[in-house]
Amino acid sequence: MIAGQDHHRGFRPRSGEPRAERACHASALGAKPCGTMARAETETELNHWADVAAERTLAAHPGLTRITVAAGITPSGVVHIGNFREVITVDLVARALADRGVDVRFLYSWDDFDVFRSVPADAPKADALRGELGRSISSVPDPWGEHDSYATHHIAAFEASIGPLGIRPEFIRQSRAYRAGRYAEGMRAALQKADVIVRIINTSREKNGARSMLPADWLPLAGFCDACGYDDVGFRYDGDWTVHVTCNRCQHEGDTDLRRGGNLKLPWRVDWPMRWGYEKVCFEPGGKDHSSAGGSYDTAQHIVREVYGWSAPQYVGYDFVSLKGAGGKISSSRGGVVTVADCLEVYEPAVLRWLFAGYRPNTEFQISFDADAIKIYEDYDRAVRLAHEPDDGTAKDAKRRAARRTLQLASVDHRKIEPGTPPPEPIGFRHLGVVVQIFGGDIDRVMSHLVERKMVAGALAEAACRQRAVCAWNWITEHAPEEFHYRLREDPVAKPLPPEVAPLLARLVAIIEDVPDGDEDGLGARMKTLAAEGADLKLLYPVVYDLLIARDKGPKLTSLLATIGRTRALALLKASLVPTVTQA
RNA sequence: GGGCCUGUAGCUCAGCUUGGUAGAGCAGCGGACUUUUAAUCCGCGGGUCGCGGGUUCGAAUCCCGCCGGGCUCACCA
Repeated sequence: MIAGQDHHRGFRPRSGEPRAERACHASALGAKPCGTMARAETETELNHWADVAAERTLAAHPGLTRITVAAGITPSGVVHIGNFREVITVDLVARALADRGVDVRFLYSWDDFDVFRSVPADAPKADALRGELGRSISSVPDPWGEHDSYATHHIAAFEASIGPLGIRPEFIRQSRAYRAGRYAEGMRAALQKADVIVRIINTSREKNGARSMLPADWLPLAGFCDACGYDDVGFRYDGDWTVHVTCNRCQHEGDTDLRRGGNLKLPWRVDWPMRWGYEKVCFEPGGKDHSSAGGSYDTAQHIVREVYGWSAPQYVGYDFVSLKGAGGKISSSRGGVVTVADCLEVYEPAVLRWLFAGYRPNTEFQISFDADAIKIYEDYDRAVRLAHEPDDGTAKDAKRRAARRTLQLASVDHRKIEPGTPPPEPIGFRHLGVVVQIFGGDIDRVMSHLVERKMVAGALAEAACRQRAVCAWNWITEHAPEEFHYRLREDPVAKPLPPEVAPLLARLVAIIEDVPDGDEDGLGARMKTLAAEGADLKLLYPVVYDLLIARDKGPKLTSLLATIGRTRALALLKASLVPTVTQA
């Protein structure tokens, strides 16, 4: 859930039991029969922060055969990459738990019974939306006209975007659960123990020097009018299953039987612990904005114990993800947010996962779409290479193991890299960015070009390369700084050539005609000969680049020529040669 | 005002739980190879670990204080 926090010292309910029980769990893995070996391996290989959280969760629930982990977000606006940290954090811990032989249930609660409180800057039909303020986001019409509600619009977009990342939680929509009466018992418990809840919250407020207290007759209820749908309602509770609701807006009155469900819910601070108890949640992370004393996690952990007889879940706190350049917290109400789908345009799913898996959750980091994209891909490729190296008993083994574990958690299919196996040889993002431009973004041609030259082999590698090529093209067209842009001239231009350059260009043309199409090495050898004969290629290069790509510099010439092919290259180069056609 | 997180090389971060002479990648510089935005490989430089105290034989690590940055404390989720 979006709240909760840990920050490792603050709220941890009971610390002090770890050792014995951790050992117990590690060796109770079952799958690994040989005692000490299994443990040693566990401790060195399952060493990611998600593993630590998993161990802690197991230690807190000894004997439980099924562990429930949960995430939750309010779709009150575009669900962005910052919200994604919640989900990926749970996903990673879920995997770490599954690796320990536990049956894991991954719940994802959409808090779509929330009140529509502000109109996002980027929403269409703002005027109409303003009139909906105060209703449930699950009741507000979709201003984009695509879904049955405002909430569903954002939910659908996000659910679709995490599919490619291999994240498949069990989604729950709070609006439906409440309306169906599923939480009736939990609501009644909260209402009957309203005094306990008031005490907990007020005690917390006192401790924090709050300026106001909940009144003694406060009811832990929120909801919407059955007639008009707005949240300006009052409640009267009969002590059992019935709540009398009065609307201050349309004057509608009526009784709601909690068992039948309806438009009533618990306020956030109570809703959260109620669901912990209802779903038996063992782990749920929280954003740093909910970490403080007196915050919702703080009171929720008391409420869940005293009202619902369950203990607060284990958690890790995560910091914000910000957009490089934009600075600060990503806010869905400000518009211009970055979504998971946006990120997947530029980053392969595994790379995106790797980014989140690599940072400790409690550190803030920036997601970037500028030249950093190249660095990130290069770092990723390097990590993959490192992970494939066999261990050799040196200190570097620790890094190899860490890389393997992080990459396994980052992979979409949870594939483990076996040390000593040959690493894949992906084409670098930077290079791909050049290639893809040479073909004007025609990915099919990029692929056949690469396959013909045996730079990519095998169906898997091809699929991976194609995906990366698409990302590279998206990056080039949408984000890359100007210096990365290359564009092959469509039509040849005839440029006046300095007298000393013309013969050189003629020689180059001759070489191209002579060497088999696409034979980069052959070209290279002939160029070398040319230089050895005393030709000053430094004079030639700028001219050639200009004729080809309208710049004075460019990718390594032999690669460029080999890539664009003889026909196109000759057409572009010969145009300037006409007056001085010498011998080839 | 209370609480939590955070401040380590130019940049991004690891190390802090279980004190023992400061780490990685990138960038920079040098070299090899290669005829040039490049790739790969080798090497180098670079940090008073925010500041000040304390504990200790020894502190980036533990404790206290201060400064800077972030978040939070609302019948909001």
